Amino acid sequence: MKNASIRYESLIQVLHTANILWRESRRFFKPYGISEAQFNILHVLGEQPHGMSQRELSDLLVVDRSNVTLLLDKMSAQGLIKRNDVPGDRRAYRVALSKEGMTLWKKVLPHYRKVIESIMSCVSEKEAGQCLLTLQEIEKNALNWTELDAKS
Amino acid sequence: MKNASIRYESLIQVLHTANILWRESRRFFKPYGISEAQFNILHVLGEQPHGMSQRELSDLLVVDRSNVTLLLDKMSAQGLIKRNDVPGDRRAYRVALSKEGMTLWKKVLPHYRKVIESIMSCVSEKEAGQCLLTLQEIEKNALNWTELDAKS
DNA sequence: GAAGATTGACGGTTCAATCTTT
DNA sequence: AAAGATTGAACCGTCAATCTTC
Repeated sequence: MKNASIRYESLIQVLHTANILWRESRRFFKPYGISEAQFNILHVLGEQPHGMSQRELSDLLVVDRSNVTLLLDKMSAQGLIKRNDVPGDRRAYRVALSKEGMTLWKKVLPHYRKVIESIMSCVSEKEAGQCLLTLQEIEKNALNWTELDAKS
Repeated sequence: MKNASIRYESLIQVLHTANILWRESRRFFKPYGISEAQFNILHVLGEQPHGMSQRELSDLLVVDRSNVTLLLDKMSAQGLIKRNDVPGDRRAYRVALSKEGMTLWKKVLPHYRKVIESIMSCVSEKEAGQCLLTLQEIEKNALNWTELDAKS
């Protein structure tokens, strides 16, 4: 890496660390029969007992709408979620956890939290907070990537 | 997010920010006819004129060997890389950039750096350095995820 | 048997195009 | 026309199994 600035390296490290976390999380969730992506949906819906539309889900998770469709197809086949009709709007669904989904969520979450705390145990609260802020800044700017690019 | 510790949130943010960066980088590289993953290979090989084995590539990029095979298949079809024979070992290849690959790398890299500097312009050098260290710590611990999990 | 590479199956993600309903 | 959702194609990534060569 010649001439790489600290900012450049730092951004690359974000991608690199996330890749590793992603791969490891796969292995973590596998015994539960779900993936990290599916857990994210479980998690969002778990705290939203009334359910939400797929559109809202994709906006919240910052993910393509079609992606949500596919994930929910699988989770529906597993009996983890239900697509309820919306009275008065036949276009949309109100997606919510099934009883099984709720049970699974409550079972996995504590375990997940514990492993994350283990991974993060080497990082002080202060460091973690600072890192969080920095990443949020980066995220905000990354959303303008295309824009920034057009200007340059 | 009830009861979420700052460490938990911080780790989730790593994944979230990386997702966004990944998606935006796709859009960035698209006009050049490559993906971020392919650029990573371009980048590693660009600084290694003598080339390297696929095994070395996958170790460096912390990626599955089969993944490297597929990426190189595509890049080879595009004429960006060459799989040269290794004298004395008919199992392995020595992968290197073609002239076209080298040209493309030299063309994309400055542009890529510039966009990254734009994205990171809101982050001070000190912040970036701290973030880098924290992420490296997390990465190191994440590699023991399975291990930590087994213990708990 | 071990190492380098490949294949096939599968999940996640995006994108463009489409369908239905509003 | 606009909004919610879906489909099909393409790519990245992993894993398990396999093939060839060492």
